[in-house]
Amino acid sequence: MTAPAPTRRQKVEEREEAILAAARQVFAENGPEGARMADIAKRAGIAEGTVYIYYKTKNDLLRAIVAKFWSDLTIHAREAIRAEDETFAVLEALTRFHLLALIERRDIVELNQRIRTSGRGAPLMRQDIRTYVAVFDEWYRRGMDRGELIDTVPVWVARDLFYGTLEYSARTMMLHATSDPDPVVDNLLAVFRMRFGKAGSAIAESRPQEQALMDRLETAVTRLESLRQ
Amino acid sequence: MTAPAPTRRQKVEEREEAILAAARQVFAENGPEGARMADIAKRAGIAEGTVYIYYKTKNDLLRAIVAKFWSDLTIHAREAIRAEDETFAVLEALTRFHLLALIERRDIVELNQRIRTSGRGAPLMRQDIRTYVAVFDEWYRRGMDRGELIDTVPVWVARDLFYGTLEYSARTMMLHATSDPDPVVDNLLAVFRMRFGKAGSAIAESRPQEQALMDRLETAVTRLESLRQ
DNA sequence: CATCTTTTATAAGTCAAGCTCATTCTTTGC
DNA sequence: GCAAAGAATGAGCTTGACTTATAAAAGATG
Repeated sequence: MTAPAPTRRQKVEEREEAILAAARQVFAENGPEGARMADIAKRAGIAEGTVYIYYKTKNDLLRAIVAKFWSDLTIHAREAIRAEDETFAVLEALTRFHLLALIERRDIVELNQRIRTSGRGAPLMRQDIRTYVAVFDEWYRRGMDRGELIDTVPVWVARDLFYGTLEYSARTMMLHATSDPDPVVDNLLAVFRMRFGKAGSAIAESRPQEQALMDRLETAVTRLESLRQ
Repeated sequence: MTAPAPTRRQKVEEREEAILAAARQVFAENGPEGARMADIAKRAGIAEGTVYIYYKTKNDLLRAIVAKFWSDLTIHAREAIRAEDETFAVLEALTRFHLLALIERRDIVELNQRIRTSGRGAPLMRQDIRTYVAVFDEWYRRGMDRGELIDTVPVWVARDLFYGTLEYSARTMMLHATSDPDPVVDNLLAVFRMRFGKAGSAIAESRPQEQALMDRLETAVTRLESLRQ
């Protein structure tokens, strides 16, 4: 029953995690510019140079923190919506989850925006975030497959409305020191039901004449839109 | 007809403007971290120490650039909507203007997010931005006064949806290298008509698809009408 | 167990960039 | 003209990210 001798690989991974944890604290306390590498090393209980064996630069460390944040968030988001099935119940769960996360983890959300887009070829959207927002995209596609969401608008338009609105709303809520998410959630759900929900299609289908006119109009207006300028 | 001798105050103001202009360039070329104060001074044709007479820190300089950007933008936004009167025509003009500004001035928009929220008591929302978004708030209040927009939702909820959606959409457009703003504009207008408009609300709730098509039609027809001249 | 090799840790040292300050130049008021 | 106040300068100070020469530890070989 002796403690199992930690192998090399295990020790390295423990250290890596210790550095990350220390860095999270120091960054949270002092912000991205105020955080000093010497403090991070001290808090992790190692020499300053050792940090650079694990992370090439301060900015790499920042990226690692943020990447882990998003990947954890992806897992938790999927958990949060697992219990629901109905299209808009899923959306409500996702909305509440995301809004809460933005507010509770505000420090990391702030760090997220400070990652230096170092020079040329820097990706405008990082893989970690791409994976996270895929949760929304999957929801939307499933809704389309079920015939409950319209397929006449690109998914990204709905996605940007969703995440953009929530980010700004979270900031306003913190500004007003409000913790009640209901006004934001209710509004966003109403918007999605009205704008992207297909519920009214049954009515349209029951009136073939109007529907035919609508189809012709849609074709015409699409053509007009493409003539722009 | 000699050039009027510049007074002290004038010279100081000219220098201040010269520093700001040089800083804008250097920041745009190298990003907030890459920009060196020595380069800014050199480009403004002065010694490095002189910069610090005008702006206490590099971060102060950054703040000044961004503040001027927003205050100019406020003026231009008001100009952009001056020609319109109908509630949703005004909104469309504002939407197009804002989206275009985010894309064209992407460098300064990025700087905007890098302003160090130095320590305690840092304002979560700066006065310059507050003044800018007031343009939207005035539009919304006017719409309410006219009885064309609902008054059952706090204005900030609509405002965050507006600016949040546009910021995210602008980023996606740059990512996709798309310059066509119409999908974003049409969608946002449709959302506002359905969700915050008072006239269409009855229709909208029962027949979202038709309403959306009507919105697109209206947008297209309005554009056709304006092409007539 | 002894020796060699490879990996990991250390902390003193380098360097770049933001910022300061003693000094010099310029303008203004009398 | 001349003194006082204001503005400008650039050599240096400071700080903090990063490097590197050296040492310790872990694993391989026999």
